[in-house]
Amino acid sequence: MVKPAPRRVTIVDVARHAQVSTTAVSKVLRNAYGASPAMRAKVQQAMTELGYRPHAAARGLRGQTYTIGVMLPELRNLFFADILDGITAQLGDTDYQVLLAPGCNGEKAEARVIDAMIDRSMDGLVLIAPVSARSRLNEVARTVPTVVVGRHGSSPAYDTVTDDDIAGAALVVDHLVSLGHRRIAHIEHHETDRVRLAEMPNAQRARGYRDAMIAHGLEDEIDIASTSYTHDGGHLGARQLLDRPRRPTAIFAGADVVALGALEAVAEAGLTVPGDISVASYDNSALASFGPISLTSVDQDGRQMGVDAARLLVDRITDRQRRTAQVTLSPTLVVRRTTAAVEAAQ
Amino acid sequence: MVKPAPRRVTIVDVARHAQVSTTAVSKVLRNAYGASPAMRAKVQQAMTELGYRPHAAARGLRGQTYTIGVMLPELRNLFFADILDGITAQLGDTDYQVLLAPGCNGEKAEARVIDAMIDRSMDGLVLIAPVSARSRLNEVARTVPTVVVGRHGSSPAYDTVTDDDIAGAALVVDHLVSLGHRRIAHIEHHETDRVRLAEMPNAQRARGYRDAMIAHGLEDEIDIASTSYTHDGGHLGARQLLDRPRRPTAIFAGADVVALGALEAVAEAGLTVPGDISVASYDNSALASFGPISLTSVDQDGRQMGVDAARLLVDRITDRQRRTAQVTLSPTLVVRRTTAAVEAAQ
DNA sequence: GTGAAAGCGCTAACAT
DNA sequence: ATGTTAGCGCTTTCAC
Repeated sequence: MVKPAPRRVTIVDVARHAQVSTTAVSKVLRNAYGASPAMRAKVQQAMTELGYRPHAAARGLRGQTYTIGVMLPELRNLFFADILDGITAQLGDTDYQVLLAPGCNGEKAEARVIDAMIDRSMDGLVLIAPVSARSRLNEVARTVPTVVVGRHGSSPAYDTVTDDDIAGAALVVDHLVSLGHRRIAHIEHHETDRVRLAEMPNAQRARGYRDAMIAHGLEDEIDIASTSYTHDGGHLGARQLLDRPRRPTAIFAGADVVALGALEAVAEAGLTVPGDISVASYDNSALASFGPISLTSVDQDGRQMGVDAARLLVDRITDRQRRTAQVTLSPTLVVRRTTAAVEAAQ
Repeated sequence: MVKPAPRRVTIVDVARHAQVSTTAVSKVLRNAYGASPAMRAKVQQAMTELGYRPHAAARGLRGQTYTIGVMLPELRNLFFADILDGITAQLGDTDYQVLLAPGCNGEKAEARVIDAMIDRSMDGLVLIAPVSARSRLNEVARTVPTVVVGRHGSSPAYDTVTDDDIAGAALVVDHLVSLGHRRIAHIEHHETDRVRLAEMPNAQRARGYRDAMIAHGLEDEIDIASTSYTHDGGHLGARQLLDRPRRPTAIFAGADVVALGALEAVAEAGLTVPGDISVASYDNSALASFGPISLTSVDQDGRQMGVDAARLLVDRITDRQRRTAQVTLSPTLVVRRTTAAVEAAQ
C-alpha cells in the first residue's frame, strides 16, 4: 500500500560523509575524550546534514540506552501523575527519555513489568509504591540502578523517596482534635503481609493515626474500618463506621478516593458534611481541591518526590558504588470545607 | 556498596547447556520452523534451568523487540486510561509489552517522544490524539506500524480508531431539545489550524453541535464560547455565556473537565444546576459519574477503542501491506442530574 | 588525537 | 532438521 521508509541513517553514513572513522563519530556522540574541536565540528555538521539520530537500542548493547523506566501501580491515581511530572521535569535537561510501564497491580504483574524493563536494558528504574518482596527489590537494584518511591524502610541496594506518612496522619488527627473532635475514625487499606505492614504507606498512615490518637489520650476512641484504598472501599468503610452504636464525628480516610466513597455513603445516610460529620483524607489530589468537593487533605508534594527520585537515580547511574540515600519529605495539611468544629455536629 | 548481579544468561549459555547450536535456541524462542519436538523440549528445559530471559533490545537489532509504544498527550485525562486498559487487555495474551511515553503536549514534545520510540525500535506505535501534522504522521507510519486514535480523517499509511464526535454532539443537543431547551450554548476548544479543524475531536464536536442546532431549526440560537478544554477554559467560557444579554438555558461543554469549570462559574453566579441552567458534557469520565457531580455526559467506550487499536496494530505488524482501516465507534449519552426540563428554569 | 577491529545478544541467510 | 556464519548499530579496547 505504502512504500517503506528509506533505510535509517547510521553512524557509518555519518562517518563516510564526514570523511572520518566511525570511532570518531561515536566519540562526538558521547562527548568522549579524544576528538579535536575541528573533528567535532565536522562530525556534527554531517549529523545535522544527514538528519542522523542515534539508535538507542543499539547503543544499549554496549553502553547506555538513555532510557529511564518508571513503574506505576495505577494510572488513575492522579498523585502518581505529579510524581511523574517531577521526574520528567528533572530529566528534561538530560539526554534521558522516560518510558512508563502501565498498570501493574499485584506482585506477579509487577514482576513481569520489571523484567520487561530490564530486558529492554533501561539505564535506571523508578519503582513507585512497588508491592514486591524486599529481596526481589534488592535483586532488581543489583541488576540496574533503582530508586523506590513511596515505600518506607532502607536498603543497601536502592535509594528511597518517601513521604512521612506517620507525620501526615498526625496532622489530620491534630487538626480534628483542635476542632473538638474525639470520636475520630479511620478507614485503612487492609494489609496482612508483615513486611508491607512496616513499609507500605497505607500501613504507616494507620500507625500514624493510632499513635496520634494515643498522644492525645484518645486511645479508647481508636476505631478503624479495614477495607481498601478505593472508592468502594471508602463507601463500605464509611457505612460500617456510621452503623456503630457511637457514631464517629470525624472520619480520616487514607486516600482521597476513599474519602469520595465515604462522602457518598454519608450522603446516602442522610447526613451532611461537615455539619454532621467531618471527613479528611490523604493525597490532596485534583479531586480534593475541586470546588464542590473541597476536601481537607494531606498534601504530599508528589512533584518534589519525583524530582528527588530522578536526581538520586541519575546520581546512582553515575556512581553505582555510592551509599544509598533515603529522602523523606514532610507533608502539609490543606484545610478545606469538609472539616469543621465538632459543636456543629452536636 | 553492593556486589553487582552476575552476568546475564544469554542464548550462548542456553545452547551450551542444552548441547545444541544458538540457532536452535533462537528457533525455539521464536517458535520458528525447523526444530524437532525433542530439541524443543531440550532447549526449553535448559532455558528454565538457567532462568534465561531473551534480551529484547538485542533481538530488536535484527528482528522484533516485542514492544508497543503508546503516546498519550496527558496522563491526567482519565479517558486515556480507559483506552490504555483496552490496549493492554487485548495485548495481554501476546508477547508484546506496552510502554508509555508520558505527557507530550505540543507538537514539538510530541515529535521528540515519537522519535524516542522509533529510536528504541518499537514494533508498533499507538498515537492517542496526536497534534502533529498529517504529513509527519504519514512519515512515522512509513517507518513503523502505527495506529492513530481519536483523530478523524483517513490515511494510506496508518489505521485509525475514532469516536463519532459529530453524532455525540448531536446526542447532547437532541437530549436538551427534547427537554424543551432552545438557547443551548457550547464551550469549545479554540482551534485555528485548518487540518486540525477537520481532524481533531474538539472541532468535530463543535461542528456536530452546529449541525444539530441547524437540524432542529435553532440556527439563530447557536452560541459558542471559544476557550480551551481545561477546567479554567470551562470557567471562563461559562462566565462569558452567563454574561450574555439572553443567557442560555443549557450549556454543552466539550469535555467533562470543561463542565466542572463551568459548574463552578455557574455556582459563583448564584445559579443552580439544573434548576437555572442545564449542563452536559463529553467523555463520561470518572468525574462525571461521581455522585455529587453526576454529570450528563457522552460516553465514548475508551476501552473498546483501545481494544480495536491494539488489534489493528498487531494486524499491521503481521502484514504491513494490508490496506488501512478506519474504525468509528458510536457514542451514547448518559443522562444524569445536571440536565432537566427547561420549564424548571423559567 | 585518530582509526582498525572485536564484540554486545540475537536473527537470518545459507550451507549441510 | 541442524549448524555455520555474517551481520544489526553502536561502543570499546588497543594499536598507531
